[in-house]
Amino acid sequence: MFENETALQQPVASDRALIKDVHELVESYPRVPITVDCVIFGFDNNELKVLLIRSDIEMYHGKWSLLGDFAHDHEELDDAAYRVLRERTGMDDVYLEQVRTFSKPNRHPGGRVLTVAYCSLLNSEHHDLKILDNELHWHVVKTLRSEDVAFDHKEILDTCYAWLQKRMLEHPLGLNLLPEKFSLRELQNLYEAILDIKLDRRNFRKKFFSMDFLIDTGEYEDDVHHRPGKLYRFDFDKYKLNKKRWTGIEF
Amino acid sequence: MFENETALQQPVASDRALIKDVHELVESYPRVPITVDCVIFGFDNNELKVLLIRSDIEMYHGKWSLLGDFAHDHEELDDAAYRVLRERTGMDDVYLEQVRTFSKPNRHPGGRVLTVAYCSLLNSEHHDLKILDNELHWHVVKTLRSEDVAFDHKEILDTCYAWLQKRMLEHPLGLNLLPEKFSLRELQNLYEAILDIKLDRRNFRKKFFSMDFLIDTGEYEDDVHHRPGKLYRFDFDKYKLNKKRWTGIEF
DNA sequence: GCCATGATGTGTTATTTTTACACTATCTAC
DNA sequence: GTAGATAGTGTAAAAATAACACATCATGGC
Repeated sequence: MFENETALQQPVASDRALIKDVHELVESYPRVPITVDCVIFGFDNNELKVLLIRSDIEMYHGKWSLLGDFAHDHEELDDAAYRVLRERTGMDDVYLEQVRTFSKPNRHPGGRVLTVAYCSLLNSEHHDLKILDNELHWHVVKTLRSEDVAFDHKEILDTCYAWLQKRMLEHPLGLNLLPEKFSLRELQNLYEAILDIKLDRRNFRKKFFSMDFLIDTGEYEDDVHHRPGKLYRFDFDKYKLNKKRWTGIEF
Repeated sequence: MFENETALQQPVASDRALIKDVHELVESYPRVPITVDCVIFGFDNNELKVLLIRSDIEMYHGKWSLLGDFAHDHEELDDAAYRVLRERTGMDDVYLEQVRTFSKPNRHPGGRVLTVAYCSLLNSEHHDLKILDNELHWHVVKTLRSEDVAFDHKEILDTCYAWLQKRMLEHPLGLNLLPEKFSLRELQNLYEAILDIKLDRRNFRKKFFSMDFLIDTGEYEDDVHHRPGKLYRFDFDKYKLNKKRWTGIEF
């Protein structure tokens, strides 16, 4: 059904001219400014939050933006995203993943600008750093409205939030939102808040223990006004070795 | 734990200068040429294939490229990807999805070029179009080697293939690779080839019938040298209505 | 026409996974 | 020491998955 099956690696028999000067080729094409935008999620007070900065653009006065920057010359975009995180939070040991590129021609009022969205997860130990000045603010994701943010950043945020929800079902990356030691209640609160569902406590515990990557630290919560729960730590090596796949949480 | 909780929508109390001229801002930043690259998958002869074109760049003489092009001014990248497909195949009713942006600074020998990879699925009815000249060739995905292709296109292909494998487990998009009417054997062959696993025939049929979006056309295969199987059609509306999620194929 | 070949089509059972559900233990606050 | 709140635990039903074998039907060769 497919034609031309056997043509692999035959000599070129073409009337096209071969391009000798690739630099000239690249020079001849249109160029676009590129930004990276980091959707930095945090979890606190049983709510998923996103770190936004006051827009410094006059027409977006009073609105908030994702943390982003133009990509430097010859800078890989992953590096640019890490740079933004480092500049804003002082941290570079954070979870970061590329999510999607946004390219609507009119998404930026100053002309065409492409942006590549990155999703990043900070835990509350990172929050304790003095990264917050008057320009930065943790916003509750669920209540943030389109009118509150600049550009198409609500759309980007929504895309990243949907990405996070889906990704949480196949990979325990949500643990990056918790401190190193955490209780099972904190873990369950995290899943319930992000997935926006109610989970059964016994089944939740059973499922996580069966996956066998929670290490009992022997310690207990001490900042809590009721019976303290055990604190666990996530064993990343055990997780990687575990052939049992993360089948999704659907209690 | 998070500071600054209540600052939402308060007046800006900042010493930053507000940016008035967004055009000037955008003008001041570095620009990068952008391409889209389409990873066009087809399925034939029980093998997953990818459509490649002979490179017209002298230093890649004899190598193959993904079908791509520079993005036009003010062209959304999805549109650019559809344009590439239309120009190459004459089709625009095909499955297309953005997969990932590739940005290694040296990925293009002519200087920095970003590329946004799109994954596209053509079925054998599209293949029958006379889209194939001497420049185009369907390559078997499993046997394609890095040395056969130009740029970082093997890496892009690998990423898209992994994306396809994963996506097939959560969405029946693989049906886009089959003609409108298909037999269950063809469907199973598709899944076995793409996921690179062996499936139990009875369980496979049971699973698909239970999902209740295959319509019996009443027709039978007629191009086959054995007992012909029934032909089915995919009911996309029923699929969308079906609350039963696509739980993955793991027979 | 008959037979060999090869793919179609079909059910049941065991196993595993998921879901639903309630009580006691322990710590804090008062 | 008592009230309040969360920690911690097991079992049984239901659903999904996995393993498995044989009769049917069209073709192709004789």
